[in-house]
Amino acid sequence: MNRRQLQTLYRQLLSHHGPQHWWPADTPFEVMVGAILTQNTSWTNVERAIVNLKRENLLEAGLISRCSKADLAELLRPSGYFNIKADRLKQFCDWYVEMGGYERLKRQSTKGLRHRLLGVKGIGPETADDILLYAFDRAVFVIDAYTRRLFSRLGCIEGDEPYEVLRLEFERALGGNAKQYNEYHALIVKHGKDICQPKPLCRGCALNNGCPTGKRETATRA
DNA sequence: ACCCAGGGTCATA
DNA sequence: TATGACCATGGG
Repeated sequence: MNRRQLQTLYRQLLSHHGPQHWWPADTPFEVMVGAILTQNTSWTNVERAIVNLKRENLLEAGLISRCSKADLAELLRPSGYFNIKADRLKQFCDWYVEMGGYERLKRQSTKGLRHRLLGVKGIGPETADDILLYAFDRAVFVIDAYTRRLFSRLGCIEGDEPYEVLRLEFERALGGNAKQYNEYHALIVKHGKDICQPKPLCRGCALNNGCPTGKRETATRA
């Protein structure tokens, strides 16, 4: 993992696209809700669900906690996986209220808070780190599918390393600058697709955007 | 008609 | 530890 290459790419992304002002939300709690709803889901779909929650004045942990699962699921429908997400969001809100809310949670150490977040069913490492970075302003580098893809195509990593391995590797290479983590992840998510396509490319065109032949690595069965 | 999206859980081997 | 099935809507 090349530290210079990492910093250079950051400067280039930032100078080309400018600050992203993430996370797109009005309050820390809205960040957390969005982090759960956006699991494997495009942000435009998440926005519709959040609009629904706002319309019902439900964007508050105690209210979601008391809302029936069926009613909540209806509001979450446009974000996909709505039954699962209704469960996850409710469980998260139960926990959030139990823990005493934002001001109380804010006092916890990053390590402790991360551990507690991961203890909530439905909160995995990426969602936890989104919350830590964007709702609690903690210096935690978020590893997502774009990050794996981009940096494996750059030859910096394999791409299939365990989450924690990559997170620590990136954090060590970058230093503990929360502001930079914030901007870097936002840039990767927002513009990662411009630099590298989702589909693996055929052998021979390692880094590029589209395979000229349109062939995919897995396209040659038979 | 596909593929994809700002993942996570659970069962299986 | 490491795969695979599953969850579900909306856009390209």
